[in-house]
Amino acid sequence: MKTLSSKQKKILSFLRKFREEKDYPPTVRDILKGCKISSTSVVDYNLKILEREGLIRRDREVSRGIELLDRDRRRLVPVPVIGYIAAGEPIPVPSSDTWEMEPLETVEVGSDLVQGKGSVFALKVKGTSMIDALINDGDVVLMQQAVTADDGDMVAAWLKAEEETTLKKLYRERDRIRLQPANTTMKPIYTSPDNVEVQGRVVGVIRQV
Amino acid sequence: MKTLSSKQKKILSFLRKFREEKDYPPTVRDILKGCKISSTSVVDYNLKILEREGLIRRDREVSRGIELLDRDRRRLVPVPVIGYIAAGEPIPVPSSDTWEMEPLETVEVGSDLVQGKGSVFALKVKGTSMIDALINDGDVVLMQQAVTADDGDMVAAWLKAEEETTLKKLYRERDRIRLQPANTTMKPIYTSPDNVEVQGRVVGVIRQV
DNA sequence: TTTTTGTCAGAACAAGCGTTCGGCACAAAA
DNA sequence: TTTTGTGCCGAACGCTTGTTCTGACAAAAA
Repeated sequence: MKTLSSKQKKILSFLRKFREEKDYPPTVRDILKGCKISSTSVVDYNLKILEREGLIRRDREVSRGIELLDRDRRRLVPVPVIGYIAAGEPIPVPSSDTWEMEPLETVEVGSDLVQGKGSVFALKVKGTSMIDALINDGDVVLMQQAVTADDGDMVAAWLKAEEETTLKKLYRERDRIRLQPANTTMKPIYTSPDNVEVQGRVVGVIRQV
Repeated sequence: MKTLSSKQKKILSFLRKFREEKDYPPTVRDILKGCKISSTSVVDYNLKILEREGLIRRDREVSRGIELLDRDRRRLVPVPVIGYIAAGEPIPVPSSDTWEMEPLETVEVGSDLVQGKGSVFALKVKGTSMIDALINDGDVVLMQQAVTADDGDMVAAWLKAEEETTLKKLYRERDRIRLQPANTTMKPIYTSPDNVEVQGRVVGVIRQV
């Protein structure tokens, strides 16, 4: 990519500034005034260069048909916090009804956190019972709905006998299930496959302090 | 606010769709075609209503001068991950040089996580030495540059004698400092004020699994 | 030197575009 | 019944705007 002339850099920054202020792109004549250029053909000339360099895209014959290509396309994905998670209660699995109802609140995360993971929901942690999974009271857990899990996945597991939900890494061993805390200083739980019901896969944890 | 006619709702959703696709607002005649309306004056008529209802803003006499007012103004804030944090090393405090250099990577967080906190940077945790702060290997810690801290703030503290960085809640007591782990089952560290150097305030933790 | 190349000025054209105006249909209110 | 208001249509006016053409000028290349 060739080096840009000062006029071209000025146009580029003007494009950004104009978009920020007005929320629509400028016309050729707006650029003329904004960059103190004396002819529309000069603007057109330099816009053609910027387009050739791949910095903008123009819709020909369309007023204000200028699109910045270097702008941030990454999205802010709203994730609904649909309930609480605490030991002693099953987690409120999202059903078609749940999606309709108003979430407690919403956390916004970068799309890289949830990309390609389908519908993701969130739960707020109540109490310190998940501390061995390095999750504290008030933390928000990003979950992906799932009933199965691979070995080593961090899952929300409902233990039928104990009537308890817990966040652990799940491993299958011969005829039992090992639930390993994320905190390596704490001991795993061993239980039978019949006693475990996977309620979701943990894809992230967010803590605001 | 009055209820909108079906034509007005159609226009509103068309405005959003058009912006999404083309990245600039439509003209009156674009709306005409897109909503199967038969006269530009009808479009103008309904746009005036939408403006009166506060749903859009129009720049008069300006082509494509339509601005959606209900659009999501929340921003995705890029936070540079400028280094690692591990016990045994001071954290790489961002200087004017550091801001220039390329970050290791970048995490995107919702602006609500860093709102009004000034410049925020991030560090990737190396090793499990922060486990008593409920922070595991690979977690990303959102930091706010600071040399002072209020009681109860979670801070990155450099312990001079121990030559170690640690993440703890800081409390001042008479003639000593108490560094309390976030994990209440673990014991606090007591040390002298001279031995502690606050390197930053923790504003959030993000874990991707 | 002459020729080429890159950049710019000014003017003009044609289509794009926001706006306005008169009129029509229909329903509710007077 | 007449009046008022809403929603719509078709056409026209006039400014806006992207594009193009001619020409100028300076620096680099021949």
